[in-house]
Amino acid sequence: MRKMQSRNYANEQFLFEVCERNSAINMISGRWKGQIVYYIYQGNNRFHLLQKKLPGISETVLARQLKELESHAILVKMEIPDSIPAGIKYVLTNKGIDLVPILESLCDWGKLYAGGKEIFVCPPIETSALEPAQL
Amino acid sequence: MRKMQSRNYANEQFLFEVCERNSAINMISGRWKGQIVYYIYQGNNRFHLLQKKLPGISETVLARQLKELESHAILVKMEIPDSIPAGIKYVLTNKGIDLVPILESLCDWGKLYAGGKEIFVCPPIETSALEPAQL
DNA sequence: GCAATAACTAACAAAATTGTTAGTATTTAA
DNA sequence: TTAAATACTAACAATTTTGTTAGTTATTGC
Repeated sequence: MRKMQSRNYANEQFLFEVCERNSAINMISGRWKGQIVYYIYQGNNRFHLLQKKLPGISETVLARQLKELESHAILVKMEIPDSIPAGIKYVLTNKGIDLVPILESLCDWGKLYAGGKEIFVCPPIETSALEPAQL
Repeated sequence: MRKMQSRNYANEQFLFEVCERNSAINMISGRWKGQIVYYIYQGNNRFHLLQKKLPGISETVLARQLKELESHAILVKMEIPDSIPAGIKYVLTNKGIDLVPILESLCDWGKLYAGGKEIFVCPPIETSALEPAQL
């Protein structure tokens, strides 16, 4: 249970108020969340399919992550009508689908620098290199 | 200290191997990290400037977050030469600067849906709505 | 009727993250 | 010389997140 009287909670709320970026990061930063969103996007939209894709996850943990994603309206739980056995599927909302390209750009960014791209500090512009006429 | 023999650690490693997206999310998901990167980007590049911007953070916590960002090569710590008092500044690397537009798109995404944009599930295409000729 | 599958939940324990307290070293300004 | 500012660290405590154990309900296949 979240403790509302803690400094931890107050700091979180402060950041949420400073910028939506902080709540957005919060929504995607659970252990399995990015991967779950991506797998559902790919069509692995049932509980047992996600379990197959994520061998280390337990049922409890998967259910919890899904519930949190649902609480942020990134996905919804839907009953599959007339299915035998009557099942449940997880479907991304427009909000969830809009997240996918952002997750992809995070992926590209990670790959680029993990793949050996040189990391450096951008050197400051030498003012002496500028034409006097431009100043 | 990280416990290497835990299921928690094994699951994290598994996700890091599945996709760089998961390590990327991990790099930005500390409590203050996104905001710190953004403030440094804006020129608040000294320890005490960041403290001023983040009233709830303690020195210990700020130092820790900065060290973690440094360990992921998102920023570097630099001595300011010939400065009185001799100070230290934090500078984004090219990796850190490349992160900024991604953080901005997360921000936009958060704002859009926090701002009241309707959230829905994309309805499946009705096949009966298609012209027979198109099939 | 019995085991297997699908989709869960509650209560608890382990581990990780975040925050607190008390200290360090250096420089500057009064 | 004393206090204030800058930039930290180590050890510990509080809180949160993640994982475990042991259940539930409903249906299918044998």
